[in-house]
Amino acid sequence: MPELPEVENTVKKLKALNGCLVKGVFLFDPLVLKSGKSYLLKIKGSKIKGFFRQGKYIFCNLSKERCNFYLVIHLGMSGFLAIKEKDDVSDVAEYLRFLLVFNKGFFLAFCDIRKFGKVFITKKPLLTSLGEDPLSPNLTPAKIAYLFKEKKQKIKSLLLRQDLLSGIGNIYADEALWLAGIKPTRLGTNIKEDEWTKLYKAIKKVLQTAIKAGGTDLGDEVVPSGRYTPLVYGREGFPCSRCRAKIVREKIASRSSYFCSRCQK
DNA sequence: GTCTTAACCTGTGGGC
DNA sequence: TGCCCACAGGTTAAGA
Ligand SMILES: [Zn+2]
Repeated sequence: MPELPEVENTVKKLKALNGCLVKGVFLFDPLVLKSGKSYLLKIKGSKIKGFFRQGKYIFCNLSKERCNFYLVIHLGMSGFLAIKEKDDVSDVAEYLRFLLVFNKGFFLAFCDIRKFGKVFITKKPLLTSLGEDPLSPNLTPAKIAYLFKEKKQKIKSLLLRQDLLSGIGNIYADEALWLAGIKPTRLGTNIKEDEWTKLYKAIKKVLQTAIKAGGTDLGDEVVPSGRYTPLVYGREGFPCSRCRAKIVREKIASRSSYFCSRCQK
């Protein structure tokens, strides 16, 4: 469940764990922990101070003996976090990679079928490799133009780059471009001045709408999903809901891109 | 430097 | 039924 809206909703749910004390840590898949292994021992006995998000990364602020650190989780393609009560983790046991045990009988399970997800522990509450968060008030149409307009890459590829804007993935990139009426194959250098504003508005709108809907409906029985139904993503061969032309699929940056070749200019 | 592609991993569904 | 290919919400190293 892993683009910005899904991660944002995960973080909202995780906040129910604020104040919990960590009683135990189980690393079922040692390869999931990429760095900060020396902090692993510190987790036990630490207290949860809060959760926040940067791009698609989830930060869990932990504190122990006045030492502040962060358990950072990236869900990859198929990862999700589930809060469990009692010892009822049987339904997710098959893909369980990491488990935190709290007081009051709560558990936090990190499950991930495809193992693209990762966890690391750090003292820094910020990843400098990531670009601006699309929901940040600092983002403006001029900022997007500044980031993208010199780039000779397809606009879809630019939206997927986390070092420029962090949090947009394959679904919401297509959704935003459809809303903005921009073909995903256009180069950054070929986007017109007024289109940056359209793209800005489309990004904000689709992300906010999807967050309210609890994320995208993936129709997956294992991975939890929300009620946002994509307007163009995954709709190859179906009529465009704006102009009725057939939605086409094309590979861009080795990923499927869905768009309307009639009303996306 | 910039930009593109393929690999990482597991599972599912379609065609033959 | 089995086999092979394409595909899936992401990131990143390697190649051009
Ligand atoms: Zn259309």
